Amino acid sequence: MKTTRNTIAKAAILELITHSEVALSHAEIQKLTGDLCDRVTIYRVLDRLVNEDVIHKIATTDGTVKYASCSHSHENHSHNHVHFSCEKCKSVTCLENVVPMFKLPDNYLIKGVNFTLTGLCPNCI
Amino acid sequence: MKTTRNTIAKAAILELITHSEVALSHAEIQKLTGDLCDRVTIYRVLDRLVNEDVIHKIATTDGTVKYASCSHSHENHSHNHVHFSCEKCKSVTCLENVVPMFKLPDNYLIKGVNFTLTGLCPNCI
DNA sequence: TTATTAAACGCAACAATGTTGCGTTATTTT
DNA sequence: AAAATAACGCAACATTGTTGCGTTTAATAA
Repeated sequence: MKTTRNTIAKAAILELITHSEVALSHAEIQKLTGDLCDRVTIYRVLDRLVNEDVIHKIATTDGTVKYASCSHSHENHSHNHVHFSCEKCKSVTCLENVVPMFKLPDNYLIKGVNFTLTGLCPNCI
Repeated sequence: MKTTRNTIAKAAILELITHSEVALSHAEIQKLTGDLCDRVTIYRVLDRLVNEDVIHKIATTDGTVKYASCSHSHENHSHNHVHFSCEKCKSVTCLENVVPMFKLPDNYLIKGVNFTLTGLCPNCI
Protein backbone atom coordinates (compact mmCIF):
# COMPACT_ATOMS: atom_id res chain seq x y z
CA MET A 1 0.00 0.00 0.00
CA LYS A 2 1.10 3.53 -0.77
CA THR A 3 2.05 5.80 2.04
CA THR A 4 1.61 9.52 1.78
CA ARG A 5 4.21 11.92 3.07
CA ASN A 6 3.95 15.27 4.78
CA THR A 7 5.93 17.75 2.79
CA ILE A 8 6.40 21.48 3.11
CA ALA A 9 4.37 22.20 -0.01
CA LYS A 10 1.50 19.98 1.11
CA ALA A 11 1.36 21.53 4.56
CA ALA A 12 1.48 25.08 3.21
CA ILE A 13 -1.21 24.47 0.60
CA LEU A 14 -3.50 22.75 3.07
CA GLU A 15 -2.93 25.60 5.51
CA LEU A 16 -3.97 28.08 2.83
CA ILE A 17 -7.11 26.19 1.93
CA THR A 18 -8.29 25.47 5.46
CA HIS A 19 -7.80 29.05 6.59
CA SER A 20 -9.45 30.57 3.54
CA GLU A 21 -12.99 31.85 3.78
CA VAL A 22 -13.55 31.02 0.15
CA ALA A 23 -12.66 28.14 -2.11
CA LEU A 24 -9.39 28.61 -3.96
CA SER A 25 -8.41 27.82 -7.53
CA HIS A 26 -5.06 26.42 -8.62
CA ALA A 27 -4.11 29.83 -9.98
CA GLU A 28 -4.98 31.55 -6.72
CA ILE A 29 -2.99 29.04 -4.70
CA GLN A 30 -0.05 29.55 -7.04
CA LYS A 31 -0.12 33.30 -6.46
CA LEU A 32 -0.46 32.90 -2.71
CA THR A 33 2.38 30.42 -2.41
CA GLY A 34 4.69 32.45 -4.64
CA ASP A 35 7.79 30.46 -5.44
CA LEU A 36 7.33 27.96 -2.67
CA CYS A 37 7.02 25.15 -5.18
CA ASP A 38 6.45 24.32 -8.81
CA ARG A 39 3.13 24.69 -10.59
CA VAL A 40 3.02 20.96 -11.20
CA THR A 41 3.58 20.23 -7.52
CA ILE A 42 0.47 22.23 -6.67
CA TYR A 43 -1.57 20.06 -9.03
CA ARG A 44 -0.14 16.92 -7.46
CA VAL A 45 -0.64 18.12 -3.90
CA LEU A 46 -4.24 19.06 -4.65
CA ASP A 47 -4.90 15.64 -6.17
CA ARG A 48 -3.39 13.99 -3.13
CA LEU A 49 -5.43 16.05 -0.69
CA VAL A 50 -8.60 15.26 -2.62
CA ASN A 51 -7.80 11.55 -2.58
CA GLU A 52 -7.13 11.69 1.13
CA ASP A 53 -10.53 13.36 1.57
CA VAL A 54 -8.98 16.33 3.28
CA ILE A 55 -10.24 18.87 0.75
CA HIS A 56 -13.08 19.04 -1.75
CA LYS A 57 -12.93 19.72 -5.44
CA ILE A 58 -15.66 22.09 -6.54
CA ALA A 59 -16.66 22.63 -10.15
CA THR A 60 -18.20 26.06 -10.54
CA THR A 61 -20.90 26.82 -13.05
CA ASP A 62 -18.52 28.64 -15.35
CA GLY A 63 -16.24 25.62 -15.52
CA THR A 64 -13.50 26.74 -13.17
CA VAL A 65 -12.31 24.31 -10.53
CA LYS A 66 -11.80 25.36 -6.92
CA TYR A 67 -10.79 23.65 -3.72
CA ALA A 68 -12.11 23.98 -0.18
CA SER A 69 -11.69 22.14 3.08
CA CYS A 70 -15.35 22.05 4.13
CA SER A 71 -14.48 20.07 7.25
CA HIS A 72 -16.70 21.59 9.85
CA SER A 73 -17.54 18.45 11.79
CA HIS A 74 -20.52 17.17 9.87
CA GLU A 75 -20.45 13.42 9.80
CA ASN A 76 -22.15 13.00 6.44
CA HIS A 77 -21.45 16.44 5.10
CA SER A 78 -20.13 15.27 1.77
CA HIS A 79 -23.59 14.39 0.56
CA ASN A 80 -25.30 17.39 2.04
CA HIS A 81 -23.29 20.32 0.98
CA VAL A 82 -24.10 23.37 -1.08
CA HIS A 83 -21.61 25.80 -2.54
CA PHE A 84 -22.32 29.32 -3.60
CA SER A 85 -20.50 30.94 -6.48
CA CYS A 86 -20.75 34.71 -6.75
CA GLU A 87 -20.90 36.05 -10.28
CA LYS A 88 -19.42 39.39 -9.32
CA CYS A 89 -16.58 38.78 -6.88
CA LYS A 90 -16.03 35.21 -8.12
CA SER A 91 -15.88 33.90 -4.59
CA VAL A 92 -16.99 30.38 -3.84
CA THR A 93 -18.20 29.70 -0.33
CA CYS A 94 -19.73 26.80 1.54
CA LEU A 95 -23.28 27.13 2.73
CA GLU A 96 -22.95 24.79 5.67
CA ASN A 97 -26.49 25.12 6.88
CA VAL A 98 -28.18 24.64 3.55
CA VAL A 99 -29.16 21.03 3.10
CA PRO A 100 -30.33 19.92 -0.33
CA MET A 101 -32.92 17.19 -0.48
CA PHE A 102 -33.68 14.98 -3.41
CA LYS A 103 -35.15 11.63 -4.19
CA LEU A 104 -33.46 9.56 -6.84
CA PRO A 105 -34.29 6.58 -9.02
CA ASP A 106 -32.99 3.35 -7.51
CA ASN A 107 -30.74 2.31 -10.33
CA TYR A 108 -28.08 4.94 -9.76
CA LEU A 109 -25.08 4.65 -7.48
CA ILE A 110 -24.24 8.06 -6.05
CA LYS A 111 -20.66 8.66 -5.09
CA GLY A 112 -20.51 12.41 -4.99
CA VAL A 113 -22.64 15.52 -5.03
CA ASN A 114 -21.83 18.85 -6.56
CA PHE A 115 -24.49 21.37 -5.75
CA THR A 116 -23.42 24.85 -6.73
CA LEU A 117 -25.65 27.89 -6.75
CA THR A 118 -24.70 30.91 -8.81
CA GLY A 119 -25.71 34.49 -8.27
CA LEU A 120 -24.79 37.39 -6.02
CA CYS A 121 -23.43 36.94 -2.51
CA PRO A 122 -24.43 39.19 0.41
CA ASN A 123 -21.34 41.36 -0.10
CA CYS A 124 -22.14 42.04 -3.75
CA ILE A 125 -25.90 42.44 -3.56
CA MET B 1 -30.50 45.59 -29.92
CA LYS B 2 -28.53 42.70 -31.25
CA THR B 3 -30.19 40.22 -33.51
CA THR B 4 -29.05 36.63 -33.64
CA ARG B 5 -28.80 34.76 -36.90
CA ASN B 6 -29.53 31.21 -37.87
CA THR B 7 -26.43 29.82 -39.45
CA ILE B 8 -25.57 26.36 -40.70
CA ALA B 9 -23.15 25.75 -37.87
CA LYS B 10 -25.59 26.88 -35.23
CA ALA B 11 -28.40 24.72 -36.61
CA ALA B 12 -26.15 21.66 -36.88
CA ILE B 13 -24.74 22.03 -33.37
CA LEU B 14 -28.16 22.59 -31.84
CA GLU B 15 -29.45 19.57 -33.74
CA LEU B 16 -26.63 17.47 -32.28
CA ILE B 17 -27.26 18.61 -28.73
CA THR B 18 -31.03 18.30 -28.78
CA HIS B 19 -30.95 14.82 -30.28
CA SER B 20 -28.26 13.55 -27.95
CA GLU B 21 -29.21 11.39 -25.01
CA VAL B 22 -26.26 12.74 -23.06
CA ALA B 23 -24.70 16.12 -22.56
CA LEU B 24 -21.88 16.88 -25.01
CA SER B 25 -18.54 18.58 -24.48
CA HIS B 26 -16.93 20.97 -26.93
CA ALA B 27 -14.46 18.27 -27.95
CA GLU B 28 -17.25 15.77 -28.62
CA ILE B 29 -19.17 18.29 -30.69
CA GLN B 30 -16.03 19.03 -32.67
CA LYS B 31 -15.56 15.35 -33.48
CA LEU B 32 -19.19 14.91 -34.42
CA THR B 33 -19.30 17.95 -36.67
CA GLY B 34 -16.02 17.08 -38.39
CA ASP B 35 -14.91 19.94 -40.59
CA LEU B 36 -18.25 21.65 -40.68
CA CYS B 37 -16.81 24.69 -39.01
CA ASP B 38 -13.89 26.03 -37.07
CA ARG B 39 -13.16 25.15 -33.45
CA VAL B 40 -13.63 28.77 -32.44
CA THR B 41 -17.02 28.89 -34.13
CA ILE B 42 -18.19 26.02 -31.94
CA TYR B 43 -17.24 28.00 -28.84
CA ARG B 44 -19.07 31.04 -30.15
CA VAL B 45 -22.17 29.08 -31.16
CA LEU B 46 -22.30 27.40 -27.75
CA ASP B 47 -22.04 30.76 -26.01
CA ARG B 48 -24.82 32.12 -28.15
CA LEU B 49 -27.09 29.16 -27.52
CA VAL B 50 -26.50 29.46 -23.78
CA ASN B 51 -27.29 33.18 -23.86
CA GLU B 52 -30.45 32.49 -25.82
CA ASP B 53 -31.41 29.94 -23.15
CA VAL B 54 -31.71 27.19 -25.71
CA ILE B 55 -29.09 24.96 -24.12
CA HIS B 56 -27.58 24.55 -20.66
CA LYS B 57 -23.98 24.67 -19.62
CA ILE B 58 -23.14 21.93 -17.15
CA ALA B 59 -19.97 21.86 -15.08
CA THR B 60 -19.17 18.29 -14.14
CA THR B 61 -17.47 17.34 -10.91
CA ASP B 62 -14.17 16.64 -12.64
CA GLY B 63 -14.13 20.13 -14.13
CA THR B 64 -15.18 19.33 -17.68
CA VAL B 65 -17.89 21.44 -19.25
CA LYS B 66 -20.78 19.89 -21.16
CA TYR B 67 -23.86 21.16 -22.92
CA ALA B 68 -27.42 19.82 -23.01
CA SER B 69 -30.77 21.06 -24.23
CA CYS B 70 -32.86 20.06 -21.21
CA SER B 71 -35.94 21.66 -22.73
CA HIS B 72 -38.66 19.20 -21.86
CA SER B 73 -41.45 21.67 -21.29
CA HIS B 74 -41.00 22.47 -17.64
CA GLU B 75 -41.86 26.08 -17.04
CA ASN B 76 -39.40 26.63 -14.20
CA HIS B 77 -37.10 23.76 -14.97
CA SER B 78 -33.93 25.79 -14.85
CA HIS B 79 -34.02 25.98 -11.07
CA ASN B 80 -35.14 22.43 -10.55
CA HIS B 81 -32.78 20.35 -12.51
CA VAL B 82 -30.36 17.61 -11.58
CA HIS B 83 -27.65 16.18 -13.77
CA PHE B 84 -25.99 12.84 -13.39
CA SER B 85 -22.37 12.29 -14.32
CA CYS B 86 -21.23 8.68 -14.67
CA GLU B 87 -17.70 8.02 -13.50
CA LYS B 88 -17.26 5.04 -15.79
CA CYS B 89 -18.78 5.91 -19.17
CA LYS B 90 -18.39 9.67 -18.58
CA SER B 91 -21.92 10.30 -19.75
CA VAL B 92 -23.85 13.23 -18.39
CA THR B 93 -27.62 12.94 -18.40
CA CYS B 94 -30.55 14.97 -17.16
CA LEU B 95 -32.64 13.55 -14.34
CA GLU B 96 -35.82 15.35 -15.28
CA ASN B 97 -37.94 13.92 -12.53
CA VAL B 98 -35.52 14.56 -9.70
CA VAL B 99 -36.32 17.83 -8.03
CA PRO B 100 -33.83 19.21 -5.54
CA MET B 101 -35.19 21.16 -2.63
CA PHE B 102 -33.28 23.60 -0.50
CA LYS B 103 -33.86 26.56 1.74
CA LEU B 104 -31.45 29.39 1.49
CA PRO B 105 -30.48 32.42 3.56
CA ASP B 106 -32.27 35.55 2.41
CA ASN B 107 -29.28 37.62 1.52
CA TYR B 108 -28.31 35.67 -1.56
CA LEU B 109 -29.56 36.30 -5.09
CA ILE B 110 -29.75 33.02 -6.97
CA LYS B 111 -29.35 33.19 -10.72
CA GLY B 112 -28.45 29.64 -11.55
CA VAL B 113 -28.29 26.15 -10.14
CA ASN B 114 -25.77 23.47 -10.92
CA PHE B 115 -26.70 20.24 -9.21
CA THR B 116 -24.59 17.38 -10.47
CA LEU B 117 -24.48 13.92 -8.96
CA THR B 118 -21.51 11.67 -9.63
CA GLY B 119 -21.42 7.90 -9.55
CA LEU B 120 -22.47 4.99 -11.70
CA CYS B 121 -25.36 5.14 -14.12
CA PRO B 122 -27.77 2.22 -14.64
CA ASN B 123 -25.80 1.03 -17.66
CA CYS B 124 -22.52 0.84 -15.75
CA ILE B 125 -23.76 -0.52 -12.44
C1' DT C 1 -34.02 40.82 -57.07
C1' DT C 2 -30.29 43.38 -55.65
C1' DA C 3 -27.85 46.35 -52.32
C1' DT C 4 -26.80 47.13 -47.61
C1' DT C 5 -25.47 46.07 -42.89
C1' DA C 6 -23.50 43.80 -39.33
C1' DA C 7 -23.65 39.12 -37.25
C1' DA C 8 -21.06 35.31 -37.83
C1' DC C 9 -17.17 33.20 -39.80
C1' DG C 10 -12.10 31.32 -40.62
C1' DC C 11 -7.60 31.84 -39.50
C1' DA C 12 -3.75 32.79 -36.79
C1' DA C 13 -1.86 33.76 -32.63
C1' DC C 14 -2.11 33.67 -27.93
C1' DA C 15 -3.27 32.55 -22.88
C1' DA C 16 -4.62 29.48 -19.45
C1' DT C 17 -5.06 25.02 -17.69
C1' DG C 18 -3.79 20.41 -17.01
C1' DT C 19 -0.62 16.20 -17.95
C1' DT C 20 3.55 13.23 -18.46
C1' DG C 21 8.38 11.57 -18.20
C1' DC C 22 12.60 11.58 -15.92
C1' DG C 23 16.45 12.53 -13.13
C1' DT C 24 16.96 14.55 -8.44
C1' DT C 25 15.62 15.62 -3.64
C1' DA C 26 13.98 14.64 0.75
C1' DT C 27 10.77 12.17 4.01
C1' DT C 28 10.03 8.06 6.25
C1' DT C 29 11.40 3.57 7.81
C1' DT C 30 14.86 0.16 8.98
C1' DA D 1 23.23 6.53 9.43
C1' DA D 2 21.60 3.99 5.31
C1' DA D 3 18.05 2.40 2.28
C1' DA D 4 13.69 2.86 -0.11
C1' DT D 5 10.58 5.48 -2.54
C1' DA D 6 7.21 9.37 -2.29
C1' DA D 7 7.49 13.78 -3.77
C1' DC D 8 9.89 17.22 -6.21
C1' DG D 9 11.64 20.47 -10.19
C1' DC D 10 12.07 21.03 -14.84
C1' DA D 11 11.00 20.64 -19.50
C1' DA D 12 8.01 19.45 -22.88
C1' DC D 13 3.60 18.59 -24.34
C1' DA D 14 -1.75 18.33 -24.74
C1' DT D 15 -6.01 20.38 -24.08
C1' DT D 16 -9.08 24.07 -23.49
C1' DG D 17 -10.58 28.63 -24.03
C1' DT D 18 -9.82 33.61 -25.85
C1' DT D 19 -8.91 37.63 -28.96
C1' DG D 20 -8.14 40.39 -33.15
C1' DC D 21 -8.96 41.07 -37.82
C1' DG D 22 -10.18 40.66 -42.49
C1' DT D 23 -13.79 38.02 -45.03
C1' DT D 24 -18.21 35.79 -45.65
C1' DT D 25 -23.06 35.42 -45.33
C1' DA D 26 -27.72 35.82 -43.31
C1' DA D 27 -31.34 39.16 -42.56
C1' DT D 28 -33.35 43.44 -43.92
C1' DA D 29 -34.38 47.30 -46.77
C1' DA D 30 -34.44 49.41 -51.33
